[in-house]
Amino acid sequence: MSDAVAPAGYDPSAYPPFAVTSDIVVLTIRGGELSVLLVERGNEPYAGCWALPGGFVDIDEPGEETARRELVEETGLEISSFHLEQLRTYSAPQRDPRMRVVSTAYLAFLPDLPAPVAGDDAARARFFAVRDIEAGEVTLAFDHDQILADAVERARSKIEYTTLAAAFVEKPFTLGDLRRVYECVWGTRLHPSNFARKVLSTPGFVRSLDVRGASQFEGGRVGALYETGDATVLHPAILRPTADEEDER
Amino acid sequence: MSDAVAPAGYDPSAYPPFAVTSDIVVLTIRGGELSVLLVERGNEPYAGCWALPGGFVDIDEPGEETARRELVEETGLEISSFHLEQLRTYSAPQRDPRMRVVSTAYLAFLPDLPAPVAGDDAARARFFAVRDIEAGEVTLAFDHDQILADAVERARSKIEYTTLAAAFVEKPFTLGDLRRVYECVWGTRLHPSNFARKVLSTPGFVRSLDVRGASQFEGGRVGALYETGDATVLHPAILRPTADEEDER
DNA sequence: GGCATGATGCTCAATGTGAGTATGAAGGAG
DNA sequence: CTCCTTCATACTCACATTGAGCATCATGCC
Repeated sequence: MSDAVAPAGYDPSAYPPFAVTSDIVVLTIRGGELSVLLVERGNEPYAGCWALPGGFVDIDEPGEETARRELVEETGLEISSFHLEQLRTYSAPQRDPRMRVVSTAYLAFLPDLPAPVAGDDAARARFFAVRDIEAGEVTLAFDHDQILADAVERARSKIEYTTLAAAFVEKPFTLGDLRRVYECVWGTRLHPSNFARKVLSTPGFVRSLDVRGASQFEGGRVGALYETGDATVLHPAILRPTADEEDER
Repeated sequence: MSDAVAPAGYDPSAYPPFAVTSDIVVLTIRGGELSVLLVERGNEPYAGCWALPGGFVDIDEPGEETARRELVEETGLEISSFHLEQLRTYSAPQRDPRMRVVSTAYLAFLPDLPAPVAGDDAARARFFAVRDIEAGEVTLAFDHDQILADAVERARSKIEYTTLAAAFVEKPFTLGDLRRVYECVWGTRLHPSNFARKVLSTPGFVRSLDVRGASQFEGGRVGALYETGDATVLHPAILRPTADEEDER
């Protein structure tokens, strides 16, 4: 941004050849597991490997728009609107063996999509459980393991102090559905009663629909239905249980 | 990052001409005011305007290193080590009238520097009170007003749940010094006793030097001296007073 | 009709926080 | 030298929030 020693006047071809890309980390809850959308690479390098969806930023296109566009192009997903935020930018000189690629990663939260994810550009696209990737069962192309780790940490942290957990569930949801989001993202169990008390005492977190209906989940008594409220931040936050013991379902 | 429709094979000059830069937001506390380091631009556009230090990323240089290098080059500051973190990336197509510039902003926290800031590349460099810039008394070049606003919000938020406030004070400091950091960054007053109770009850926030000594501030009884501890996160956080009334000193 | 599962309500104790009050220690003004 | 201002620091109390346990109710399944 400074005017100090520009590499070379205004001749574009004389600038260092940077490629600028956007990658997108799409997180959702599928089958009780925090999951991420990956595409299979068709070309070298890392051909056949799984990677985050992404692509080159057009010269007159905002990076965020690139992320939205690539998500549709590579996966066929057509979602009207969803939460998308910038995660961070990865620019280590050797992160792509071909050339210097500066990539800005974006993070999206989606409710579970019944729509089958169909590849378009990319060979294949599907959701993977984050747990399996963290366990090393799948290794991602480039530095995408790191990007995913940063994204998951951002998600785990962000649902603490914002109402973004609601972005993982579809409109009519029960408090149990919402609680399961926290449990899946954090990998812990929460006390149902205390959770409900907390959510309901936070103005604007959820709005009651004054109806009872089937949960998005299985068995048990059906709970009251809610929709997302106006609030965006939680004050005070819902803190993750301190990592003493974290047992799973 | 995807291999989908690369603009053009591997011929660098055929890629869209992106410029990649790093900008750095250096925050410190000077004279009881949260302050930011700015440099005066010598060239068009925005010649004569104040802007954040920054410059072009070398083709084989990590963006964070660019930030450190430019800070030294443009201001003559020679600091051994300081906290530096990535803020976010700004890539709106028209943010620089000359060409498409993608800029990653970094955020640095420094203690008050007695060293006079001497320009090198840039015409001049000096600290400005953030309060004055927020009040509109100074308008920055490009989208640097937005970058600064994001940086200040990040700082205000980050000292809530990390021990980073200690990065604003030099090694032997009193609890009053540390409290003043919070007060300057948040623009509020804190209850001295409650603040001390909180800091001392957080394991690893500060370590007592078992000495009493002059505060880095003026008058009053001298307090006990402390140094930074090992902890990096605060659990639970120190929450900003809810913005009911915020009166200043 | 039993039973498992989950929703909801209620209570209690522990913890953390905001606020007020009191006292000690240092420097400056008169 | 003494009053006065400015902090540092200690103590107390009320109150809000939270974690945990228990009790009850509603559903679907055998």
